[in-house]
Amino acid sequence: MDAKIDEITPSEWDLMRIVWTKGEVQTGELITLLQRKRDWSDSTIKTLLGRLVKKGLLATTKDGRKFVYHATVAEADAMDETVAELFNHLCAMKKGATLVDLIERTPLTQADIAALQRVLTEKAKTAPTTVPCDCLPPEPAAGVAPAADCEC
Amino acid sequence: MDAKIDEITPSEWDLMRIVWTKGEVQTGELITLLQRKRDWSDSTIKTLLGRLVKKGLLATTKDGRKFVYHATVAEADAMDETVAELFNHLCAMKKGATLVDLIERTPLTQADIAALQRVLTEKAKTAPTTVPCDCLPPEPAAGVAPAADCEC
DNA sequence: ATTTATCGTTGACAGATGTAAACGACGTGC
DNA sequence: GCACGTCGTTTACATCTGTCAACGATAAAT
Repeated sequence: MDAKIDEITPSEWDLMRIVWTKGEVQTGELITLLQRKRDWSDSTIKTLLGRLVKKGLLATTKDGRKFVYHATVAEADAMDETVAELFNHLCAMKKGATLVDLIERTPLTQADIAALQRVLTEKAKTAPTTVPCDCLPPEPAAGVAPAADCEC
Repeated sequence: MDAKIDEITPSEWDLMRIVWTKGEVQTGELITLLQRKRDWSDSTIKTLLGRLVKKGLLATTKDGRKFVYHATVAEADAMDETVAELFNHLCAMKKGATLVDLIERTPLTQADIAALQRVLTEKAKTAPTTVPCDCLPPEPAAGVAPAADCEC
């Protein structure tokens, strides 16, 4: 059973980030760390932990009789999947503008910027001049205009 | 009362995209269009419409006694907000890599790429060499090392 | 061995979301 | 005028999420 990466709720992200960063954590440590940021009761955190295990995003190893939690998916994969999933819901025609906005707001390192520029340069070689809007489902009609009526 | 842009559910995005694209729609037309893509009953769509109005994301104007729906927020704003919101949950240190992945997967036009390159060039002028991980809450301790133990 | 601090598991409950049937009001065609 | 289709509203219900209290088991401390 693979974990469904794209079903991480906002609250769960908070837990996962700690697990990913520390590699392994025990309940107590996790609770201590999380409560510095979130005003959650111990119970709440334990419930979230349980749900994450049930979802297959966390696995446990026994250290004596305590559990040690560790992630079953890589943080980078989870991030990529989640972000890609969100982008699927958006108008294809406007993704470029959204990316511009996103990059403007996101703190990036020189290395990040260099990597992005490399990818863009590569992409420019085969990029089209237009990407059509995909917000309206295709009409089943036969001889009608495809989707040119989209002003999106 | 402003609409809470970042509370658009996946299903609601499908409706909103049609409204944004057409500018204005009546229930019937919207149902017809949506059912080409989604296997939803009329009722389901009407429920979603009602909820979107309640959330303040759609407003109505009466055309005779029918309602004409139109969005109260711009699609670009909704996209920007939603994506930015998601990024807030992610490790600051890994956002760059995520953006690389995202850009690789996203179809972009030559113009989009050019715009992105412009932004990046500008950003490069003041970009730092590192962006620290912000996954672990700050320790309350006084004389301890800040956050250098983060291997994220 | 007895108390105490920890842990993992259960059960709960309100609110959000996905999905849909049913009802009542109104305008239109015949 | 009456039947019919269209609309908006109400009600319903299962599942998911956010939050927690309470319980029972076990390990550590005394």
